[in-house]
Amino acid sequence: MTPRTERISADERREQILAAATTVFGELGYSAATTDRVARAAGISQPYVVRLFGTKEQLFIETLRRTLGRLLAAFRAALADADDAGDVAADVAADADGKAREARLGEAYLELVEDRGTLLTLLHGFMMGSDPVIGPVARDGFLQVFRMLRDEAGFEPEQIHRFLADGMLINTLLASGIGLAAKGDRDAAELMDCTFGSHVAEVLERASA
Amino acid sequence: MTPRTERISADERREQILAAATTVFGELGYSAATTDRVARAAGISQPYVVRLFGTKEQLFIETLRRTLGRLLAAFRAALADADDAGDVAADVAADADGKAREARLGEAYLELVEDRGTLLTLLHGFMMGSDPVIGPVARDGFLQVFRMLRDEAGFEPEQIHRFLADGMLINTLLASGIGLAAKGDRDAAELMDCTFGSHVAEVLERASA
DNA sequence: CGTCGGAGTAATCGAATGATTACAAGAATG
DNA sequence: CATTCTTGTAATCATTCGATTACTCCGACG
Repeated sequence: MTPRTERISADERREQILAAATTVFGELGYSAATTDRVARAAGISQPYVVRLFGTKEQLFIETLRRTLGRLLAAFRAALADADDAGDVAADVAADADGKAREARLGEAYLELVEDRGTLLTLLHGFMMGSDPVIGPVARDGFLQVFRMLRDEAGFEPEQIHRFLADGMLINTLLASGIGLAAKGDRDAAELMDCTFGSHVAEVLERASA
Repeated sequence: MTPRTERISADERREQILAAATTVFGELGYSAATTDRVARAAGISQPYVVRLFGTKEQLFIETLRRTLGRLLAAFRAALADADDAGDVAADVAADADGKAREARLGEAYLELVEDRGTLLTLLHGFMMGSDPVIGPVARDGFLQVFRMLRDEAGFEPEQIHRFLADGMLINTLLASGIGLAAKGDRDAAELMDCTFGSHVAEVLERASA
């Protein structure tokens, strides 16, 4: 008889649980999410989730850390990509270089937050700034992104400002569902249009996926 | 003997409860907030809160509606203010007019979200786009703001885009506590600086209030 | 004066949830 | 083969929370 749940290493199980937790925390938020929901999404029992992570709070922190780590990794990969694709000749204008990197990073971000769980886990983290233990984790993650844009992407201050602001607007439009409402609501469509300009089709396509 | 709680009309009591609920929902989020916390913040008993609003969900919806209404009202007041202060002569450049309105609206927004409860109640609403009953309320509120910027403030599409994006970035920086961390953290201060430029002092002053 | 409606509470209930405990079963180890 | 460590579960507990019920108290009104 095949066992009800396959026996795998604790490390692999932790990763499965973190992936499931990203979805559940994203859908429901930190406090509405239950360890039981996470457990069933991961295909195991609730007490095992608690035993592997200690507390629900600890599980959320590790989920948030993992998500922030994936964000950073995706950005770094996008930067490497942009540099590969770009002309390696030294006479490429620094400005054009910055634009190319910005475009790649934007693409990478859209790809990531296309997963609603990832998007909302990040946002829930940012909104828990008052929490004495989750707050610092979220702030540190945001600041890591900032440092990456400044030091690794070489963005100018105003470029950082615009990039982050656009990102936060994308978050809100996707999280609230205005992106999806764009088909069917004339004003929502116009809002998406003036926010994303020519990229609106691409964004909508991703959003509905 | 003075009664433990003063007897006042149900309408006044509802308003008191909604004000208290804004704080509690903001601090804790929708599902971590309890009707008992709201009741004690309003100085009454928990069952009375439930009786006046029916369910916790209904209480949140009315709280969100009230907050969105106050946001709209504050924006409209700021617009009226900008038009009063501006030169009434017809030869004032439309561009300068737009800038003045933008500045006033920005100020009004900062004044509003200076109250952490107001800020976070709005954000929690926007993040519940998937909720079948709360989602539509939040989206409608956002779209009302959009229409106001377009029809009443007369903003150009790109101006709307920038205004909203900056607003969402402000939200995130304030909610996550990066604004407050700016004193003491060099990178956080630099991030605030390149986000708000010359207005950074004003924002920080408000944020710490 | 009596009674009737509205303001408000105390007591309590049922369901949900995070956590603990005790136990089972498979794999490695000697 | 016996032992021991690891993976995993069933049962259960204590708490919390939203909601309900049954009541009290006050003021207005005829």
